[in-house]
Amino acid sequence: MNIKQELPWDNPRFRNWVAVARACHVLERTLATKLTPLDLKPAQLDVLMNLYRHPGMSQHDLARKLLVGRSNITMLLPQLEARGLLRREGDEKDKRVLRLNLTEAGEALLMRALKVHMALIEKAMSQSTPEQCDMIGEQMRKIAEVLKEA
Amino acid sequence: MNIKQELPWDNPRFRNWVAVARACHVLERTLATKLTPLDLKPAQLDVLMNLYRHPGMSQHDLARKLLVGRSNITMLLPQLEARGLLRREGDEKDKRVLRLNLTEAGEALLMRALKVHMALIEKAMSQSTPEQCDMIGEQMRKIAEVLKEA
DNA sequence: ACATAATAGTTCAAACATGAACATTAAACA
DNA sequence: TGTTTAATGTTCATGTTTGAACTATTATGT
Repeated sequence: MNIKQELPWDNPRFRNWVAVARACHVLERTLATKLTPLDLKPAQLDVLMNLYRHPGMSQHDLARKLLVGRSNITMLLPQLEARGLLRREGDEKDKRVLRLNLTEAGEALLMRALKVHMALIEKAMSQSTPEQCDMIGEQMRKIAEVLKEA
Repeated sequence: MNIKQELPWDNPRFRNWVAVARACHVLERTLATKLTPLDLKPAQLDVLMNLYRHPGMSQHDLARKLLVGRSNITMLLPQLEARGLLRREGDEKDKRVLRLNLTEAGEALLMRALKVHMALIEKAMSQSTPEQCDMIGEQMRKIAEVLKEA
């Protein structure tokens, strides 16, 4: 039994996943620098995107969408609220929850940030055919699903 | 011109990349919890892996491999060195650089951590055929390459 | 040789994420 | 109803990551 045969670097799945992680890391860092002119961090952009698509969502739902803890949201929102990008309004039926909505300024900034984000993703994914691209997305959704129960 | 047509959520490339990012995020978080019994963080595992594959590398090279800043490495290494997992020895030719090497304990811990990491990746990637898996890796390497010049 | 550039690593303060403990409110159920 | 359990959001202490300024050493160019 040669121990080297069991080392993961010879395993295609391992090598290929490492490539996925690296690509993610690089794109995230690149996005961060490209967003600095807008004074936005990737995490903040994620917030704006989710509020645009799901107006009135609660902080708890937002945290689950973003795969972060609730306290993270609590720390994140006041900055954006102070900049007038979103509103937090108490739900009348359930006085525990705060309903989140983008302001007009928030939507406007989101649109500008999306142009940056989209351009970056285009540059990255345009190297794949549409079929390859869809297949990648499909596999990744499967992965996120199967790991949720781990 | 309907503005909605230009929104990225209808764009396959955008949707599919979001899936990639989510899968990465989920796997990273899962790995973190699975590594707690070994008292290792994913970032620390990355260090051990790179030192195993590139014995004697400098801190600067390690930082570039991991796509992080040099100061991050400086903060990261003393913990691992104090645990006896690696050694830092000054290069004789160039007195600026520190050469990094795993100890036996470091290699041993790495092997245990790799089992955990590998099992997780197997679980994730076993949903794809070998051809799909290789294609994903290939595309991701292209992405990392093209974004390096961005 | 000497002055200037670049490089390796460190330090430090600030930003960020995390998880546990907590207060408030709602739901379950006895 | 009254008590217990669960859910939402906040606070706080901790650990991580970052980037800029700094020291020490080597390379470059005149």
